[in-house]
Amino acid sequence: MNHYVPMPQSFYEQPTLQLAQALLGCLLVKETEEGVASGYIVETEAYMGPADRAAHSFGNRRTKRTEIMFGKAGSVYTYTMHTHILVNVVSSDVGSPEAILIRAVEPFEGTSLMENRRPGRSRKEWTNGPGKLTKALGIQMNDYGHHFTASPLTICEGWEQDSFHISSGPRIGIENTGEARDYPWRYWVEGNSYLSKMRSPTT
DNA sequence: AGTGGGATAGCCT
DNA sequence: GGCTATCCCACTG
Repeated sequence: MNHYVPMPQSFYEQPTLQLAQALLGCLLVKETEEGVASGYIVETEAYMGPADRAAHSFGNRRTKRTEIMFGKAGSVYTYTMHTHILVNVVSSDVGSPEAILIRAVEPFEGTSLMENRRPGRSRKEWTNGPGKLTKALGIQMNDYGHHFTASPLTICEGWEQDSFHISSGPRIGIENTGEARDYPWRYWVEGNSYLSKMRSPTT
């Protein structure tokens, strides 16, 4: 029985851009009363804190919502966007509000649960976007403020880091944020078929 | 490309 | 209490 091994605290204490890449291939695991669902992280986006116009914490904006971004690396930052919930990994030192958005995962365990939570969708459509994967895995707003080293929401060892290639490019959904829009702070597992939709090649 | 959806939080009265 | 923005999604055509 090969069981889930949560990444240690030290894993989360590497620099944000490095952590955003290190998270690729890790398993995102959510336990609920219905059972366990998990998927391999295949796409992430870094948000670089006070200097990043696209980040919620731009200009050190500190509110009830962003408060956790100022907390310990490895904390869970959930956020609602209309009907959708997005999940982020807090990074950097306490007081330095940086975070990484998990944009897509590849289903692993609990696929029948995911299917029930994403009725009528093809397998690919279960988790190939930040709002979709939270629904498929059962991630809720009450996961806010927990830590990824402890149940019910954990990040665990997954694929070997040398078993895939990492690509990077501009982030998504932040068209109106000035020069920050072009920073290549989105990372993904090259060629994976569960990535979120790629937009605007615009060469 | 445009747009409706309908969940928060923040910021103003 | 009302307005507005938000690190999206799915549906139109």
